[in-house]
Amino acid sequence: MKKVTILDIAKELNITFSTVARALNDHPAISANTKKAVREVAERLNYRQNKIASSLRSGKTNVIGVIVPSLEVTFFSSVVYGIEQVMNANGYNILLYQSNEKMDQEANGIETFLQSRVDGIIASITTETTTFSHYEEIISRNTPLLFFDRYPKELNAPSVSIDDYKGGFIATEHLIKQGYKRILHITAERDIPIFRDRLKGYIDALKHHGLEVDEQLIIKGNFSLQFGKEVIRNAKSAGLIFDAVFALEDFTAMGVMHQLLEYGVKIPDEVGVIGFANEAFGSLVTPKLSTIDQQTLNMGKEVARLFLKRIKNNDVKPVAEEIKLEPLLIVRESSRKLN
Amino acid sequence: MKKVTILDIAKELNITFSTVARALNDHPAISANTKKAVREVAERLNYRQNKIASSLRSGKTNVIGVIVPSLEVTFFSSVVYGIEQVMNANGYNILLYQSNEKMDQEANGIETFLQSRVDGIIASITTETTTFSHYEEIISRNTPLLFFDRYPKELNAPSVSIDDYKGGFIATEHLIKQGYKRILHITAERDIPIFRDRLKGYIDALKHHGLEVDEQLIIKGNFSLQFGKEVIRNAKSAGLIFDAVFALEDFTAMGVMHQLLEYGVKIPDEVGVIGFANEAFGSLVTPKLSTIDQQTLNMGKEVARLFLKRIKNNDVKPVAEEIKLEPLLIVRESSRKLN
DNA sequence: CTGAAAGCGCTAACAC
DNA sequence: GTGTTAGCGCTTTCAG
Repeated sequence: MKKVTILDIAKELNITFSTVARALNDHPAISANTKKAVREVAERLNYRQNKIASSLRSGKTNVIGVIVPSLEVTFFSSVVYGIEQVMNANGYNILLYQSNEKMDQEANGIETFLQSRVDGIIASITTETTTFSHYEEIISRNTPLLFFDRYPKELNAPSVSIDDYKGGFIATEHLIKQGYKRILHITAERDIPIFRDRLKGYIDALKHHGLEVDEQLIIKGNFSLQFGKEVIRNAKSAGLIFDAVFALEDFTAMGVMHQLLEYGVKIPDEVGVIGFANEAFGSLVTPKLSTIDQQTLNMGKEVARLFLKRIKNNDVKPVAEEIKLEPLLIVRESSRKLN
Repeated sequence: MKKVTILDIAKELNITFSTVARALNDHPAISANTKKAVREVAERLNYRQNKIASSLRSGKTNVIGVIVPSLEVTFFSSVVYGIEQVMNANGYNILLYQSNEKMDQEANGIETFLQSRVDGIIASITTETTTFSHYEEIISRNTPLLFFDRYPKELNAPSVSIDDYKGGFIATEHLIKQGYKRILHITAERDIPIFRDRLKGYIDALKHHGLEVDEQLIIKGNFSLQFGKEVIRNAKSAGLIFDAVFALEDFTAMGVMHQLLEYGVKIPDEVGVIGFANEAFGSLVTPKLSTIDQQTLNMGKEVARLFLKRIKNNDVKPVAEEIKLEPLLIVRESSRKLN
């Protein structure tokens, strides 16, 4: 089966291939008749435009590179879901790359994107990304670069993320309003902006409501279900007194719940628990886990829209346009003491 | 910043651009010295190969199109994760498309892939895909086409999926071996191959172990948490007697558990429950949900490997090479009556 | 080991 | 309204 090009169509109709090209692209200066004839022949010959050739000539690929740490993490796959949806509806395709939280893979991905001449790049950086020359390269090539969720402040690029400070604040405030007074907060060992912001929100909410900030109640470590359990075990053996837990993310909160239940502690009557991220399991466990929703789908759609807006306005200059999405408080059983 | 091409490098070194091209591609007939010099200049000028031009000329894009119903579904994002990993390690990039379970979007995606001249397509069809001309088009263009999980038997294309029959069989057999005798099975209303196979496995396991197949115990409907609850409610009001439930997938099983617990039924002592799919929440709920693991990550890696193998052997002819992965029985608390 | 030359399939500026 | 022409940046014969 030989490949059919616009030349084949042209021959068939005894016109030049440039007329065919114009007809196919719905150029205004082509008569309706010609367009119709061209379309018919194209259909009959089973013609299919070669985007490669078109891209090479026009300098536009209609492809945007999306690089995320891993699709195994629901958060990222959900955002990519949103990005693909709106990009696709606007004629763009997604070239996908996973960095697996490795900076060198991240750099490779960007290199590939650049070689593929993508029309833009949307990224969320790895936890180990400390230098940004690979990202600067994108900017210096005038390729639009946007971030979501995990973005480097030193880069001056547009981004969409959730307001983690506010998330930490409302989670804590909710617990306070439910009557809890000694709220334990589990945060990350490493100084990662999003977790630091949640911590700040926690502290400010306490202060705002006239509660003491007790350093003993701020536990640092790796986040995981296992660590959540560990925290509760250690708290028990240390005789630490608390009546609520705000964990930096849901799996840790889950570990907390598991261990509390194992100790026979009543949730939410004796201890209230709230997580962060609104993982799918939260509404399925017993008691149902309260949490903060990060609007993942929305985040994807928002970056995509921001990208399209900047393309349209031809905003190539890097501006730190930071869009902050509202964190949503999801109150379920684990923290509802009052009615 | 003007774009630098192999011509710029050639001028710099007073050689022809074709020598540069060869040097860059590590052509054996180029002296080590020349290669070194070329690489240095390329580096200095910040040269970056233009894959578009290369693809146009060579007819190879090193891109493969992956089309799935939706990344929102953990199963698919997990498989895509696996595909991207091994494809990437082998020099391929992924062009991603979501059909959103719509056949026309699926057709659009394939159209785009074909226009983009991808080197291959990996797909999992929508639930509403009933005609296959868009897929036949791929085959007639000699573009390698592989499926995973949801594949059309009428198409004669290689596929990787799980052995659903066996999954249904071992799930049921496990319940039988735990001493359950009247096992209720929830299956799909619509005649979808994977669910039909699980049902067949269920029936055969009962027969194999000398248990009666009671049509009353086979409930058809839409799968969802809600439907799981409904089934139990209806069973109760109808006075249906059963001592175990095998649900076609985990969310439905979860609904079953919720409703049973609400009725004060003890799991697994009075009623055993097993799901299918090994969703993330299964190990987090109480009691922990037994299930069948579908080896999602492995499935992704396997299709990718199968693709690479066929490319290497230049197997363009469509052969129905069906790889069936082993379903894995995950016994957790919800079905462990014996020790 | 390197050079010359053709051309992949399309877009777009310039003619008429 | 349509034709002419010149590339986009590379790969790949064919020479030598």
